Amino acid sequence: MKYIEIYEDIKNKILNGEYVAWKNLESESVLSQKYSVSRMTLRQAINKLKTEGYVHSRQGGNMYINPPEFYRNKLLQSLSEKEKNVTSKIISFEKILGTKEICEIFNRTKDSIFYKYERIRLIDSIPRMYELTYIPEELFPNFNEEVLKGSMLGYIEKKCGYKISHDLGKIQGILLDKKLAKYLKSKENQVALQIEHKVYLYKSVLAEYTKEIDISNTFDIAIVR
Amino acid sequence: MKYIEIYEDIKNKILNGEYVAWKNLESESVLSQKYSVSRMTLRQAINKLKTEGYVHSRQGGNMYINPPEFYRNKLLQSLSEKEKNVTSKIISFEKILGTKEICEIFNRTKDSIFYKYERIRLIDSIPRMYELTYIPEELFPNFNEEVLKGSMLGYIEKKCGYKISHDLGKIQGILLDKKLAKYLKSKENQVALQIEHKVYLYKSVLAEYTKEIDISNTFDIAIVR
DNA sequence: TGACATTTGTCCGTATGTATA
DNA sequence: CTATACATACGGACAAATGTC
Repeated sequence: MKYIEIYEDIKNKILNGEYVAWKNLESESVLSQKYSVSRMTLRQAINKLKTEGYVHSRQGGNMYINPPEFYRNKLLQSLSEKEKNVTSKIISFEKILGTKEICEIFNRTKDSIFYKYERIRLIDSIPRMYELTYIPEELFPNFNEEVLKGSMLGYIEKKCGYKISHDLGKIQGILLDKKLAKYLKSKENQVALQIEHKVYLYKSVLAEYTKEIDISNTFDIAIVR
Repeated sequence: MKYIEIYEDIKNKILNGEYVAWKNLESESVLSQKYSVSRMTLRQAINKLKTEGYVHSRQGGNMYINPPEFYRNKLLQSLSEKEKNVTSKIISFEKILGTKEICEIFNRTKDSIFYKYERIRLIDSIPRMYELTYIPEELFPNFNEEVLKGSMLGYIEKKCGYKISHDLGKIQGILLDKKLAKYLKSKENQVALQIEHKVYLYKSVLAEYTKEIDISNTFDIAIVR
């Protein structure tokens, strides 16, 4: 897939500073010659860069490189992709019979089996978020505690070969209770963000339901027109 | 622009229930014949529908209609587009000399003039959010209090003819202070969401800076892969 | 202010690749 | 294995907006 390679190449040049924020990109015709592809193929790469917030353009004008705050922090991006030195501390891990509520969320029959786990995610060894996750056993028959050391999104896509279609998020402010405060080494009644994720595969099959409590109390998001 | 018309047509059919969620769409070749356009043009319409979360597809499979929770609630969408019966109560409206902080946010010289206003946004006459907004006078020379009855985003795009490029959002949980609690007819120390918006035009010119306090304490977001 | 070259946006037709069912 | 459907790629043409002279 040529356009993906071009997309990756330009993206990397933006990330490592070869292309500088606010400056303009070469024109489409120049770039298409440089990469030896048709203009339409190049435009596909540009399109992907645009929807992910790396560049922007306007009819008649040039294409411009966006600064980092325009493309950092996407919802459907694991913590380990956003931050370095991410480690996990597993609090619980069980195979359970789904409660009525969980079965309804996953749109599955009453006797469905789920994996349920809780973990603390640390950045530079400092607790950053608490995570409670449910996944259906049927989709992940070989799931085990070992996976929890890394990224769940990576496991779904790379190890299992599933393709993620959507992530539905719900963000709310909450006050830490005693249990959470202890886990996150913070104080009771501290304000934090709770982010619910519903990660869907093709045909809207729910693959993962996660509730995160983030003590950084900040969620950045960029929307591109 | 043919593809925009096709996009609008399909979008409307999804919104009014002619196309039912979870069901599949006609194939690209059928649709392109139906609308009498080339397949590439149709794909442009489909692409827009996809990035906005209305449909999803997979190579070799069919295209499927998404349920409402996949496409509702985008950041760069005014409250009046999300909800019906939105009214505004203006608390303050002034023309000010920008403080150091505001001038820095807008990347403007120290003696720049800004409009500053506060308003309460009500849904069905019930207070929903408090809003504090700054806009540079230079970009909006004809700005006046009348505009505040409606949507600021609509004013920027429709009345002024500017094109919005990005919205950078920062979401945080906060506790209502006495003043906010009074305005929002709520209680002090109630948890709410604070959403900062930075609305950019082409070439990354900051057009609007807004701080919203939303007592619904919920922000939904859908991300499409 | 106005004319012009440049650049991105839109559209078409065709061909081939590849995953799905 | 086969037919179907979406994905990728090419090349050409014109429209529309921008920036410049």
